[in-house]
Amino acid sequence: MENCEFCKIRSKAVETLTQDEVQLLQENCAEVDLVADENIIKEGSLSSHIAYLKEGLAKIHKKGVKGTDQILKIVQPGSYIGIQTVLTSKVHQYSASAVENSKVCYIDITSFKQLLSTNAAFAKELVIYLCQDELSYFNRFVNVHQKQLDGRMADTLLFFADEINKSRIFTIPLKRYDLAALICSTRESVTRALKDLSDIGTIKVNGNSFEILNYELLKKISEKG
DNA sequence: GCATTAACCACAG
DNA sequence: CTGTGGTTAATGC
Repeated sequence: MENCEFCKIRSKAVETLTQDEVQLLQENCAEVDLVADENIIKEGSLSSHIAYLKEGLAKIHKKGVKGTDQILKIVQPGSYIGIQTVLTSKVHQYSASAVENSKVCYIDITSFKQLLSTNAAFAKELVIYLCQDELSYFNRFVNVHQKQLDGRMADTLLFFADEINKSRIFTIPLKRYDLAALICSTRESVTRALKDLSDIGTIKVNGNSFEILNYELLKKISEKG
């Protein structure tokens, strides 16, 4: 199982590695099974490793001023977690936790740095990865700040339907208060937004199970904010 | 002023 | 933990 060479979900960056380099990676990484709610990395703790999400789903979150966490994003398999601090800080600047049972590979930071400095193609792929990541934050920033609640709720429903589950019937493994932390709102408002959306017939809600009944309308609400 | 939006609070299941 | 109702502050006609 801990075989980088035959890993089914190798990143584009790892694809660029030579046989020897893959060997180096393999010797310095460990695969770990996590159950829902377990920490992957913790804000403020030593960043001796970076994580690569292999299976499952995770949330990236950061302490806010009021003590409550803000969820920055939900990440899928194939995501690197904690690379932002590789070259600078020795301490993680944010936390990540599994929101469902997941598999994570922890890669020793020293070997990772070594690969970065010896293999330009590897470094380039990571720059591309980080740029895409940043662009997604730009989008989210604008969306979260300019859209009203129902629009933001519609956004995340579409995200889970289209990008995570690729189905109009899906579940969201987050509590209401987590959804609130994700769309910058409160749990009460999340409840009401979901109620609004189901009252007008766009979605059907049953606990954490959702079904999109009127995709076009939901899309419109998401776009108009 | 009046309406809308969403947070905050309290309480119940 | 979640849903609901009342209250309240901010913002926009």
